[in-house]
Amino acid sequence: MYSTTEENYLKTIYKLQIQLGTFINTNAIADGVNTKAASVTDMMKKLSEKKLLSYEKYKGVKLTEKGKMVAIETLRKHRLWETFLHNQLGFTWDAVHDIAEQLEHIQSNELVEKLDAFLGFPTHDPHGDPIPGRNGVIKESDFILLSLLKKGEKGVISGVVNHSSLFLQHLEKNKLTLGKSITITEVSSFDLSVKALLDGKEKIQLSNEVVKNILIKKLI
Amino acid sequence: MYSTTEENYLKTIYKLQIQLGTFINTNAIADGVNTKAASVTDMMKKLSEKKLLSYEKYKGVKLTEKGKMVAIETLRKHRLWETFLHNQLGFTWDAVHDIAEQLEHIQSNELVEKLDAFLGFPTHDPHGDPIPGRNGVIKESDFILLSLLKKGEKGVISGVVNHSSLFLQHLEKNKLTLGKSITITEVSSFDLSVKALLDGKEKIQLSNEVVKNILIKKLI
DNA sequence: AAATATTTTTAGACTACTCTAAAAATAGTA
DNA sequence: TACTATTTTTAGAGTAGTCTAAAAATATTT
Repeated sequence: MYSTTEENYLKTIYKLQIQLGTFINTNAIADGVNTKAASVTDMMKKLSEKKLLSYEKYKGVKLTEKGKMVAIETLRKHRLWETFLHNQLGFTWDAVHDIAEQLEHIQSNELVEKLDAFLGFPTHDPHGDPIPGRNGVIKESDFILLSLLKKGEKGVISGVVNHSSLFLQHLEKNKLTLGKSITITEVSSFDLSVKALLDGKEKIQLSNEVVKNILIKKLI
Repeated sequence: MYSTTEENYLKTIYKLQIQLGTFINTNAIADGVNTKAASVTDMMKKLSEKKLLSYEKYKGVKLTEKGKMVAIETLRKHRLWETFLHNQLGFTWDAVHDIAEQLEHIQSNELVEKLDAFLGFPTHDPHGDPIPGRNGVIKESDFILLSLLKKGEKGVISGVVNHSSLFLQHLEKNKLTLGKSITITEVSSFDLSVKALLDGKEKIQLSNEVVKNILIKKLI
């Protein structure tokens, strides 16, 4: 239906829209799809022709409902594949993204649905990002930043803000994986680093850089 | 490393080489990759440049060792994915091919190896075709045509010769799937159709068109 | 508001792959 | 062997996507 390239543009614009809320400018898109501004302009004309987004010269773009659906469907496929790669094949947290980038463009509705069922209809991918449903609905999650927890409070690791390999590898090396519980025992007022209890037993220390990039589900 | 298109050309030429044994001519390739002869000529020059095959004008082509390895690796991926689609996701026999055509081009050695392990290092795909090993070695199978069985002889369905959807759907509808046993009870000398026992209990009748396209492992 | 900096668009060209139509080579036949 | 048919190759052009360099529009600074 749509080419790999088109899907990548739409997905990138969708993410930028969520992040920035407004009309998306050419350079941001060029950055996102790893190309030059001139190429973006060309593609914007093409996607606009196809009614996937509205484009006005020098004013940026905005996805149409149709474009948004394509973007979400691509995101759904990406996150289902990431889940498969991590949960079934045992890929590490940081390795799944690049392969899922390729797999998300495989065309077959039946495949997506069967994969979803095979995985047990997961609601979140290995990074804690919500997996859109078949209808395109994305469930809002009530995850908050670990850095918001106060001394004595407790939460379960449920996602990350920073998706870089470097950060994910760091987390994996320190056993800070999805599902682990964290109880804050002390917050330094100097550098905002925290001391905490991992899974109620192991004492750990986390820099602010780390805690402000981890999402947790707060336990009362 | 190599583009989807290049891999498809190499895979097609490899299959033709096995089938025909000799130098492969332009039209046969054009047929196999669904394009025109002129396009094939262009591509042969390109693949020849890259030392993936040897090409002499008007004389046809032959894969080099390098080209053969790429073809076999692609075939390996194709058949592993077919196995995944059938065994894990529950796709029917005839539906797996088209999706595997796409999946075989995903680039990641780690993915192939992990998938192989996940599937339990299968030796044959859902059509009974052998899956090349990591080293590129393809185990010869001792399957023979069902049509070669004589009255009273018995075998286990292990593969197909004809891979068309129509034939595969026909087999599936008649429960003639991999692993089922067949005992020949009668062979008509008129139309070469056979009467047989499916799994030792159900009486069935099969046309010659069917029996000459089924591969079985003969039981003594 | 003018000058400067930045962003975006246009123009023209390149790569990978494709095609049609015509020319060249090979194969088959009388 | 000469004629015809078939196959293959060349030539020229198209599509999707990309790029650089220059022009045009917008934003920022003074």
